[in-house]
Amino acid sequence: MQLSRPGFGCESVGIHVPELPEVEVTRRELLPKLLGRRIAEVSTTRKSYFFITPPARLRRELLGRTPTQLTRFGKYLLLELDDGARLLLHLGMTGQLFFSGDPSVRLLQALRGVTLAPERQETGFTPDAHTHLVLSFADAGQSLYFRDVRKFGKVELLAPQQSSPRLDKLGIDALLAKGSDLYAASRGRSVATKTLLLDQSVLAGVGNIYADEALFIAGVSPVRRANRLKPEACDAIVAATQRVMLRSIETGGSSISDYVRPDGERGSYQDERQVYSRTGQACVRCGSVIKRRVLGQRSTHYCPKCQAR
DNA sequence: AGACTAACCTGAAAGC
DNA sequence: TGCTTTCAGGTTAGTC
Repeated sequence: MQLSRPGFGCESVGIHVPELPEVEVTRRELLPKLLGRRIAEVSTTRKSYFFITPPARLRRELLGRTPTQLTRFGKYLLLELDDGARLLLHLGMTGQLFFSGDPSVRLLQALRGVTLAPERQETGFTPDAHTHLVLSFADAGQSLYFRDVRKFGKVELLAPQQSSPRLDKLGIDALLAKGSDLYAASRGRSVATKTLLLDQSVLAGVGNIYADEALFIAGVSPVRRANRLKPEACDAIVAATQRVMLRSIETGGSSISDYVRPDGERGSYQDERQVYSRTGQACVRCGSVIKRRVLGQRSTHYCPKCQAR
């Protein structure tokens, strides 16, 4: 999704709804910055829909902990701590995770019209009302910020050995799946193929944008009933899903969910996007008009000719 | 169990 | 110009 920000000194700003690739790139970027650094200060906004674990408990129990690992399951991130507890993070739709000192932090400041005191301009970030969790580390005074305007994101602290229903019900990670996994899951399912792809208990990590792109590449109609899919179609869908996701990770273009390009250059995804949000435009393959319809409360974009079945 | 829908939330964009 | 409505989307909870 690309939003125009006329007030900013460049043409456009790429803002991505975080799906698997964005979460994975975020993980890779944050990993080396977080490991082995003790949490010296924790601040939060007040109790809200955003916090599965009450913020007061987060402030109390995260203090003094040291991250030992950062892993990803589907669109979830799991920050493992030195006492065996785990912090589960989900970016929802508008979640942004960033570390002080990142270029995007300063650009975010610019977007919001915030001017920092000179001594804070290099590494500082002033949390606003949408910055719900800040972990400040002992050395170098740097911090991890979790900002989320719409609060569809989630934070949950799991005690050592505590399981998470949210994680437990995830299906196989979309990057690790095989066509046979999708085929098996599609049996007995009369829902549209697009709906099945978005089901996190089937393939974890697929969101609306990549689902549309993958089905276009695979040449499968989004409305085709899942239980009518043949094994070959499932192979093609999974291969296409992985292709678009790996490509996105590889370019790192839109990378971190709030990634903002200083020169106004568009994120790579926008350039490679073939159907998503291209309603009414010509199909890049056959020239037909790209259609849009709503499936499972999600806008779905497809080429009626290339995806006839 | 599977299918379907409303709700959560905010800000940009469109409509009037 | 300014107010109102619509829309976007990941996930959960609730109903049928």
